[in-house]
Amino acid sequence: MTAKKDTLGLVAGAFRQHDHAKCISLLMNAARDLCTERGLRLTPVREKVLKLLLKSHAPLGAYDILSELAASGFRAQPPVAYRALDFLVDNGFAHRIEKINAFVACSQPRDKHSPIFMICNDCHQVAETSVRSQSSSLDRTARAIGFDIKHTVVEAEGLCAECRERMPQ
Amino acid sequence: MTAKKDTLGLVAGAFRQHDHAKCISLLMNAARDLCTERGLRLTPVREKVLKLLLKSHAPLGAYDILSELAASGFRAQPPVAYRALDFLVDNGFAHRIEKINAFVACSQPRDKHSPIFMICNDCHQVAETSVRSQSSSLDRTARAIGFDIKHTVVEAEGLCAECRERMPQ
DNA sequence: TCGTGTGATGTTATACTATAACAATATTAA
DNA sequence: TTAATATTGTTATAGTATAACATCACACGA
Repeated sequence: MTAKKDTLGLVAGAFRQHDHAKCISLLMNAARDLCTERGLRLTPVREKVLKLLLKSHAPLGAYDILSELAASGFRAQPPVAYRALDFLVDNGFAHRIEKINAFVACSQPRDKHSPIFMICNDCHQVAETSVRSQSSSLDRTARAIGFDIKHTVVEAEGLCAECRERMPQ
Repeated sequence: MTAKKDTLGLVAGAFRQHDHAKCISLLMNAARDLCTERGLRLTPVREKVLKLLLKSHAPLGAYDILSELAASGFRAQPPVAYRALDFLVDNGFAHRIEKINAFVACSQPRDKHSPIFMICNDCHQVAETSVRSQSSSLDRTARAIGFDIKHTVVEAEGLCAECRERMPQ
């Protein structure tokens, strides 16, 4: 049984190849540990949703998740998906990508960070990177006008290296 | 007739006081000039929507705009608002704020720039600033992984200086 | 162990956001 | 004038998200 190689980096991979099966189980375990440590309950539906996000090569919409839940015998009214997603996002196991109304598993659930997403318009995959302290323009601007930042959204749309190379000219 | 002073900076003001009436007419004229220069048509409904955005102290949702259009005798089916907004956004007269599904007039329609928004969760106003070249983490990250950026979304939620000062403790 | 309070889930209904598709009209350029 | 193109009119529907309230499960102190 050879380790499955993805052409497609996603959650942790920033469009790079990696062993996705391993990456899934690592992050799944990390989530379980973190929940224990913090007294959070990784209930069946929450665990299932996290698993779906981890398995996916691209961000999933709430209704994508909803239909996968239904297919696995979970209740499938919208609040079921949204509640699980809220839990995962609130506790740092997943992120919402505003530009495309979709969700991805977080690649570094243990660390507080401000995620940055690169969204490929061709293969629809998303790479997550992050900065720990907002070094960026955002932070400088905020200081300049006395704005107190609670949460940041930093996303870029474009073409990943692979897709760019595949392009006609 | 004294010039009306806003407590509330918006479009160009980044939460600062400014002469909003003057700021509206300046930006309205800039838009007209730019359209002439570039062979774009600032049709009545497009002009009206831009005026609504400029007048507002906070971002407007598409359906806010739609009802204001209706109140002014324009047709009021959703595509009417969305088309006008698409025109304004595509041509740099307005921006979409992803985090709140809303639109603001651009404060620098003449310059190509990557806007940065600070969204106050208390007064719901938004300040726009910008960087001309993405100095930021985004740009560095993109280079590092060979990602070709077409468009960026950089937004921060939090409290503006005024609202913070007004807070209980 | 028995409440009891809190958090989680079940369910219905509805609100909000956005676009497809095609018809009709206006404008521009040949 | 005509043809091509851009804009507007209109209907219908798709897609995203939450309010509200009922029920259930679990944790913890009495």
